[in-house]
Parts: sequence; structure tokens; C-alpha cells
Amino acid sequence: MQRAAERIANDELKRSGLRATAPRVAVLAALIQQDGHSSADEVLCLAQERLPELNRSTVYRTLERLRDHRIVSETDLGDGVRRFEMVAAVPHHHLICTGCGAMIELSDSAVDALRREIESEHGFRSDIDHLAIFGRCPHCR
Amino acid sequence: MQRAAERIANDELKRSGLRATAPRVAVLAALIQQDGHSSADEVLCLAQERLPELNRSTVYRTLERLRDHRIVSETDLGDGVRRFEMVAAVPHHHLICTGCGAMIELSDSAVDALRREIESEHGFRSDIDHLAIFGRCPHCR
DNA sequence: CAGAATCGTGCGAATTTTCGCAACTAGCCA
DNA sequence: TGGCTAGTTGCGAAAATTCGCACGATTCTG
Repeated sequence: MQRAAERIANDELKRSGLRATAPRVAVLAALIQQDGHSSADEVLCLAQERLPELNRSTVYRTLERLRDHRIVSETDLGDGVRRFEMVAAVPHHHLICTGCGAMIELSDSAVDALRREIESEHGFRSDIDHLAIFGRCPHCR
Repeated sequence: MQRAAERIANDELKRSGLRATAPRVAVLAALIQQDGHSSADEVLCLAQERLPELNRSTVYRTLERLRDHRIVSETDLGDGVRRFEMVAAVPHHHLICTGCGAMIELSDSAVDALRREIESEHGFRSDIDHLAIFGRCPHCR
């Protein structure tokens, strides 16, 4: 299973024109395995299992690079720790209730209207992969 | 001028049902004076001019509290430092180019459509005060 | 008003994130 | 092959942010 993750990571890196170095493969493979919202520390720990000398700085730098290439998305879920995950084939977003903490999934279609509006009005192509929108759910109004 | 900022800060705090303690007034008054995107450190420095024993932790805690009460907004402009400012009477947002770093101001009307869509579809009242959207400007496509 | 509970703060430590630098690597070209 | 160049990494330090604790102030309750 780890092997599969590594292979996918490898392909993904090359597809984006990045060098597939050992640290990068380890970081991305970890993200693929964890398959959710991972903190930098969680990524570091799992990735170190296959590359023990991997450094914390490298994880941060790699995550930043992967984000810039839109391979992973970065989201602040409001708990003071940033989270990273693979950009989903079907992009989605989260509504987070500041009252009860509930997380509601928001489809991309609503956001896509905004994206198009920005494009037509400013010629700006926005990278909105994974939005976290805070507010109040129906029960906590 | 400082006096005016303090008075406004005081009123604003009470209006929101918060205790108007000296540290809070100092922090909020600093935000009012700086009148832009201030970092926590900038707020600390200015606020210490009128309250020297003010602690860094208190600034962070106060900013968090003010954010929760929607008196200030928190925005990550992508330079690794979070920025805070008073919630504007006329809300606005920023498009930030990952190519050249240009910042384009986006009016709230486009975002408001999204807000309404979320409200009607999920009954969720979203607090989108000050969005930072990353992407590519027309010149850097 | 006394006592209890809650809140806000300074302080210092811990944690998270960024940065500068020197060494190492991979690709390129003569 | 040999060297130039740009890219990448580990390392340690610095900076940014959060946390736990103890103390003092404020509010609440009877």
C-alpha cells in the first residue's frame, strides 16, 4: 500500500514538472495515505517512517511548493493549526459553525459563480480549492 | 487624536458587550489608529506606547476575541504573517496574484451573491468579512 | 457584605512556522 | 569529463503563535 502511494506521488510530481526527490515523494505519499486534513506535524511523522532524516523545514517548504502547484490545498479550520490535503477531484468547501463547531460540506458550484464573476470582471483567475467559511448554522443563530 | 481612538474603542467594546479593560482599549485603539492591515507585532508596539506593561499574549488573545465578536477581521495575505483590521463599514476583499504579488481590491457585491446562495441553500449565515483570494492576475497568466 | 465563581492578565514555556546558510545534487553545455 | 548554474535539503536559529498557571479584579448570589 505504501508502494502505491509512493508511485502515485511520483507521477503527480512529474506531471507538475517538479523534481521527484525522495523528501517530496515521502511528504506527498504521506498526504495520500492520511487522506484527510493533515497537520504539518502529522505529515512529518508519517513521512519520517520511510525517510527518517527528513527535516521539519523541508516538510513546510514542500507543502508550500505543492500548494503553489495546486497539488495540495491548505485550509485553516479555525483550530489554530493549518491543514493540508490532496486537491480533490471534485472540489468542495466547508461551512464551519462558530457556535457548535458543526462542519457542513458546500459543493463547488456556488463558489464557481464567484470564480467566474471575478474572472470576467478583473481577468483574474482565482485558485479557490478548499474554502473554510465561518458563520452560524441554522440551529445556532 | 489618540484620545479619540480610545473613546471609539471604548464605545465599540461596550456596544459588543465586552468589558472595556485597559489592555483591550489599547489594542483596539492601536488598530483604529493604524487603519490598515496590521500585524500582531505592530499592534503590540503601538499599544505599548500607552500601556507599557502590555503583554504579547494578551494582544493575541484580545485580537482573537475581537475577531469572534466581528469587531476586527483577520486575513492571511500570504506573507506568513496574519493581519488584522477593523471591520470596514463597506466590506471589501483582496485578489492576490501569486505571480507578481499584486493586490486587487474586490468589492463585496460579488461575494454577497455567494453569501446569499449559502443562506438560502443551507440556512447558514456566513461571516465573510475580508477574503483573501489567491490566483493569477491578467499579466501573469 | 461575604463567599464563590468567572473573567482577564502577565509571565514564561512550549509549539508552530519561517529564515539564512552551507553543503549537496541534478541538469546543462562546452 | 569538468565545471557552471539553479534547485533542494538539513541544520540551527529566529520569529510567530499558543498554552498553562497563578494572581488580581469583577460579577454573581444569597
